[in-house]
Amino acid sequence: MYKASKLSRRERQMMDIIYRLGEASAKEVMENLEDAPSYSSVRTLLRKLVEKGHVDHRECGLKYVYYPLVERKVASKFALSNLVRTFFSGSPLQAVNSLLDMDNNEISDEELEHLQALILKKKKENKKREEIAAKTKRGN
Amino acid sequence: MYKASKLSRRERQMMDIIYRLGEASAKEVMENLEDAPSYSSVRTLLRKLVEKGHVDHRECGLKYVYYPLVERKVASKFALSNLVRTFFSGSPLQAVNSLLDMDNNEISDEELEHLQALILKKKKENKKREEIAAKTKRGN
DNA sequence: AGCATAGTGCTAATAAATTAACACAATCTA
DNA sequence: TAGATTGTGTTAATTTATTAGCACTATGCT
Repeated sequence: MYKASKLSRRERQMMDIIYRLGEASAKEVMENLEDAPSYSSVRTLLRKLVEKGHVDHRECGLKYVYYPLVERKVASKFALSNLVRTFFSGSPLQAVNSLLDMDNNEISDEELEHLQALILKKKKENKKREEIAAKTKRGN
Repeated sequence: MYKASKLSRRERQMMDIIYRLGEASAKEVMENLEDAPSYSSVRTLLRKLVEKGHVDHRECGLKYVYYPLVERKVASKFALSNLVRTFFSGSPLQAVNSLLDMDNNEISDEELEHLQALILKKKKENKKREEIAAKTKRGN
């Protein structure tokens, strides 16, 4: 499984780039690396990521394009979960709070309403769960 | 500034532990490390983190207790912002979505209401901003 | 065809990270 | 007080990560 804590510094940087771009050629990875080393070095590291099973590559015309073996959605859950544990005492809600605070100006009314809808949904789910719990109790 | 991408694998693992615990002795760090190396090694790495300016230590009774030099709140913003960029196309809202989905069962009604209040606050802020923008326009 | 360009595979040197050993100090405890 | 325990500082060995060099292939262009 994808575990950032098992990756070396460069490997993690490169994985981040590949996740951000979805998929990337050696050249693209290199262009996106801070303090990028030589093209040759980047390729060597990519090969290592393949060996370790973090990414795979397919031919795309002449060149190789690398993509993650653990899909972004899954990897993002792991990353979020770790971050929440490290910085928010394991409380997703605190993280949400921080996110909403983050860029005050960039959350539009439309997005806020979308969020409200989501919360209502959650509330309904809670209610349903309660009902089921109550029924089960009576059943016993 | 605290930049996870500049840290080596172990250094990052240790910083995570220190952030999670708030502060920690060498022993505590060691106990929390996966595949922990010897106590001696852990201390060497902690010294390195001090040299690099990521943590400092104070005496606490006999032993040293290490604490981060960039406070948790600030570091968490950076971490979140990176994660959002890497996995959520830079959209905090998508990240919020994922967080709310994360542990379906653990978000209580109370917390949801707290969140609703937060959203209302954001909406008000948006409105105020709009009004100010409108006024400014008329002014010109 | 001949050359430039952009890619690859393999290999080796170098730098950095990681690990651990050893010597010593302070406290606790029997 | 002697020995166990828990801590520290310094240093060195080892392993891993990082970097880059060189030879080769395929394509595009003149």
